[in-house]
Amino acid sequence: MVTRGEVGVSDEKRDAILKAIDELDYRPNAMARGLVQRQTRILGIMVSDLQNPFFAAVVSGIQERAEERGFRVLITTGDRTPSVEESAIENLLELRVDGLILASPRADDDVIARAGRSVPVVVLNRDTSDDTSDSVTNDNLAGAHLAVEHLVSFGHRRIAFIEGGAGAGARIRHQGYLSAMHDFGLADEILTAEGRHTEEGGYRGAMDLLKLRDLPTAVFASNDLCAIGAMNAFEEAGLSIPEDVSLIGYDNNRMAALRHISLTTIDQPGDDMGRSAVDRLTERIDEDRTEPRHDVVAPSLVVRSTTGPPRFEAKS
Amino acid sequence: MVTRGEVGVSDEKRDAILKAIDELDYRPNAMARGLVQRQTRILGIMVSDLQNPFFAAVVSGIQERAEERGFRVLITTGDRTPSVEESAIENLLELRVDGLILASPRADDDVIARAGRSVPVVVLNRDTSDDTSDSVTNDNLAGAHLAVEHLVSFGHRRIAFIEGGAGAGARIRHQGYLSAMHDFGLADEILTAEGRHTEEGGYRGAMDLLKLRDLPTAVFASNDLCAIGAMNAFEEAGLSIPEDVSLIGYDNNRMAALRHISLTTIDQPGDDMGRSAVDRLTERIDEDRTEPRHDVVAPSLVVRSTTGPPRFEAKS
DNA sequence: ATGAAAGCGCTAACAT
DNA sequence: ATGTTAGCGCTTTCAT
Repeated sequence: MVTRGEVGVSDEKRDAILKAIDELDYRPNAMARGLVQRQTRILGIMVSDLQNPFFAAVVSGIQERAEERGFRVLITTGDRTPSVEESAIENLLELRVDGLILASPRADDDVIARAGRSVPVVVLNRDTSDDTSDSVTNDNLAGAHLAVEHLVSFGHRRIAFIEGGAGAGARIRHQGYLSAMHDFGLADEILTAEGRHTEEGGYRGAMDLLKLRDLPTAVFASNDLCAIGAMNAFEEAGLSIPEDVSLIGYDNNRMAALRHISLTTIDQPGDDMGRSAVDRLTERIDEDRTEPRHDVVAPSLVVRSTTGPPRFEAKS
Repeated sequence: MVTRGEVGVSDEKRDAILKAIDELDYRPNAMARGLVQRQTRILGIMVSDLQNPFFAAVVSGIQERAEERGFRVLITTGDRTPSVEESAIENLLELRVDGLILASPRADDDVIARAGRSVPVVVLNRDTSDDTSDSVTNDNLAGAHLAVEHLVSFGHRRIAFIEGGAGAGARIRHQGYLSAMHDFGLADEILTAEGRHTEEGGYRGAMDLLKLRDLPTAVFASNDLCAIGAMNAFEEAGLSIPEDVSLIGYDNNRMAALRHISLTTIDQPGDDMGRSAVDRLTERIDEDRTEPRHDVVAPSLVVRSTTGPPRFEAKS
């Protein structure tokens, strides 16, 4: 075929064919090819929530690596709704993608397991790891530890946590906070406020903290959106950040980086995670690995303007 | 076939088949079906920049309406790069999507025209409308007019514009600013600063304005990101918003709505635009319309906290 | 080197 | 109501 290998054809003929292709707007039919080859060289991505800027980074990492590995990428979204997610996954599977990446899926475990029976699947950023599919997560435990450590290094002792409800990684980040507080000998200072992974959730959590007689000198919020909500609550209450209260988030999303917000946070390397996910998939597709792998990527501290020493030196 | 109509089959047999389907993880092959039916009932979306939160709204509108109309949606991204966009479009076309939505494409006109020869195409949010494909845009002229009008209603006269470089809609918004200033008899007050549709671009534009002896009392930035950058510059210079200078953006993206930023802006209804795009496509696919249509959706003013009256009453 | 034929998994048309 | 057959646009195999 001229359109691919193009060997052993005279220049004259090739030119004629290429010309015809151009004039007729000919384009190979990927479905016909996929049917006979029994593979599509397409990776399917189901993103639970396109609104979350974190996933933009994940997708861009996926794209980049997939291209290197000779795959195309098709994206569907699940609208944060299990049933929509399920049909988005089904959609991709009926198209016979060669592999599936599920980014923060909220779908049931058995939906994922079922998909895994048809095609290699890697689950990104989901706490519950059913052992059958590969997974890529960030080390929420270590990240939470980093956050607490950073605050402790400034001399903070009374460090509160605003938790993230059912959000991805929220439970483990809370665990990380608790264990870090223990590790630093601050078990008595542990203080958790209820929250969610939204601006509103952070606002409410901070409001609860503001009711306390003895305010914490630092607050670790379960994600950036939540931290931004808390920031608003504190500033409305007349507190200065970081002078009166230090604040740290988690994710390092675009908003955290806005100069106007400039939130100290824990970076979750979405693009790296996306690249890893593609690697796991191609290992199964092109190198037939079969034992499941569970990748954990390291988070890192990004210091910006919302953390500093407590107003009064911690005495002893 | 049992998997679709399922008429005239005994319950017993149907159950047996359904059971077998379940056990074998059978799933219809969309490629085989597409091959024979010569249509896929899939709409392809090429989004130039997934990082921009505006597109999340567009995609969600597309999804919703597509579902109503009986279509599935597949997304690819172009990474703000013409060549990547082109291959993303090609990818979708080889899969034989029934229609194509291009969101803010930066690809060449002839690439778009070429795609339009194979399949219905609607172009979203692009200034240059080649007349062959359908388009959906927001009325940037009217939106810019709204912005100026809002500032004028507070008594502002000296209203500057920070422009948006090559960003989508930037040119027309500038035109809208100019003509609105004329309409309100403020032609002498026209003042344009160079900028871009990024935070950095807005920051620089505002810095240029700050060099002036006679500062404008209000600033209209070509988009929200740009406005946020300007906000930073003004506050760093010790100015209060809106007391010293009022600020209005364009887009109404998620960041503008953050309580901490609370930017007055012009709302561009991304979800409506997505829905319209699907409607235009299905008209061509299912009702074979052929004359091109160019939809223009109305923007609206969203008043938040960055605009107010000028510090001194405008003296006549 | 080039041509011919079979078949991928489906649907549609026709026959029973 | 059920079964049979042809063919969608490709790739692969086998023959020339």
